Amino acid sequence: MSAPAATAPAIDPSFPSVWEEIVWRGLVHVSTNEDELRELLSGPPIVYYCGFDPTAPSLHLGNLVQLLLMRRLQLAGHRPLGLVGGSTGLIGDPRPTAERTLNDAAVVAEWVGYLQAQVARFLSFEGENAARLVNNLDWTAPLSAIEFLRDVGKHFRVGTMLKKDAVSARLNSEAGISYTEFSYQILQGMDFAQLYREYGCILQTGGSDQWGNLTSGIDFIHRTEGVSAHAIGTPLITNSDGTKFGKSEGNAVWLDPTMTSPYAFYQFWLNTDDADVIARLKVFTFLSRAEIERLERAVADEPFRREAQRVLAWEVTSIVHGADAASGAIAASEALFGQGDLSALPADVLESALRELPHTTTTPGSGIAQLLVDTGLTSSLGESRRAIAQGGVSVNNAKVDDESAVLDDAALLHGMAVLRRGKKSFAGVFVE
RNA sequence: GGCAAGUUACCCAAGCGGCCAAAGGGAGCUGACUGUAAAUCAGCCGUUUUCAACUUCGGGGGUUCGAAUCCCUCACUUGCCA
Repeated sequence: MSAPAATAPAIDPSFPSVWEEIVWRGLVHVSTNEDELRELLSGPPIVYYCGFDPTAPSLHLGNLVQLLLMRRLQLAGHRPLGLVGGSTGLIGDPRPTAERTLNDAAVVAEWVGYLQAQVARFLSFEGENAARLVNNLDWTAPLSAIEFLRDVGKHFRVGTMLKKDAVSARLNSEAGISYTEFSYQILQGMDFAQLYREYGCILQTGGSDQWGNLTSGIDFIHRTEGVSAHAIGTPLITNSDGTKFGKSEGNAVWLDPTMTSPYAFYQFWLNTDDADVIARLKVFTFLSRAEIERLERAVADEPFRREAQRVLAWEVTSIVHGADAASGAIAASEALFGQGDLSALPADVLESALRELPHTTTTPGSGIAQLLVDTGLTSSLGESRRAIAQGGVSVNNAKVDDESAVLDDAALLHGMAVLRRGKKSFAGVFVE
C-alpha cells in the first residue's frame, strides 16, 4: 500500500462560515454569545489569539487541538497571534489537583524558543492575515509590583477569582493553592487586554478548562476599555472508554519528533478506537465533511479494514511531521506488521524501519533481557525476564522462551534484529 | 504566631512494633479471543546474581533483638484560632 495523497489544509466550503464548521467539528464546548461570534467570524478579518505555556520542552496533543483551530480560523481569513507564555510559564496555571513545581527561569526561556518554533509550523506568516508570535514576558517583565497592584489588580475582584473552577477545586482539595498560582488568571487577563490594545485582538481560544482564564481577560477588557471581547473554549478530548486521551503506554504524545517519533505518533493514531475515530477526524484533520461522512460509513460497514484509522493516522502525522515522515512511518509500520516474514525484506527497508523505532547498537552475544532494557521496551531486567516468561518477547518474530537467551548471529537479518514485546511494541538492534 | 490533623509504591488508599516489599481499587504490562479496535477472562505489576538478598512507606536523628508502625526534630499540606 502506498501513502495516500496529503490533503492541503482548507476550510470546508460547504459550510456558511467557519463558525458552523468548527461547531460541526465539535470544537466549541463553551463560548461567549454565539450569534455575535458567528457574525464576527463571517465578517471582515479579526485578530484572535491562543496562548501556550512553556511547561515542557514540547507541545503535546492537547495543544494540537488549539493549533489546528488557530489554523482553521486563519484559513477563513482571520489573523492569529500565537502567544508563548514566557511569563505565565514562570508562574504556572493552577491544575485542579496539585501545586506545580516552579521551573528555573533559564529552562523556561529555552522552552519558549522550542514552543515558538512549533507554533510557527502551524501558521502562515504571509499575506494580509499573516500570523505573529508574541511573548507575554515582553509586557509583564517591565511591570513593577506597585504598578501591577494599582493598575491591574484593582480591576480584579477576589470574589470572582475565587469562583473560577481551577481555583475553587484547589480550595476544596487538601492541596490548597498558593498566592502565586491564584494570581495566574490576572496575568492571562492582562495578556488579552494587552493584545487588544496593541493589535485589536478581540477573540481568545483555549481549552474549556481555561474558561476561567479566558473570561478573566474579557472582564478586564470590558472594565478598562468598555469593549466586549470574545472567547471560544474547546472541549477536553476524552476517550470513550474513559482512559486519558493523548497517552501512549502511559507517556504523553509530544509534537517534538525527538520526544515522540513519527512512527510512534503514527501508531498512536492508527490505534484509535472505532468509537472515537470519527470525532478525531473532525478535530485533528482538515478533511471535508463529505469525506469524513464517507469514512463514518466505512467504519460502520467494514470496521475490520480500519480505513478511518489509517486515514486519520496519515493525515495527522503529515500535518505535524510532514508527508515524508508520515510515509516513513507507514513504511515502517507495514514492514513490522506486514504479513510476510521479516527475512523477505530488503536490508535497506528493514534498516530504515528500525531507524524509526527506539534502537540500540550492540555486539554479538548480548543478552536479550538486557537489550530489552537498553531499547526501553522494559525498564528493568526483572521486567524483561517476566516478559519473556510470559511469552511476550520475540526476536525477528521468533519467540524467545529462555530468560537468559542471547542474541546469536544465526538469528540476525543483515546484522539487525527486530526486538518485539507484546503485539505492538518494537525496537531495533544493530549488531556491529 | 497558636492549636489540631496529615505526608505510604504511577494515582487513590489500607496498615498503627514482628505474620509488611506493604491489603484493595484504578492505571500499566503479558497471554487468550480479535481488526495493530472494544468488551471479556487469566496472569504479572520495587530491584537484583529471585527457594535468597537488597533498597523503600516526606527528610534527618533516636528507642528496640526488631519500626511504615513508638519518640525527637525539620520540611510541606489542610483545618480552626489570632
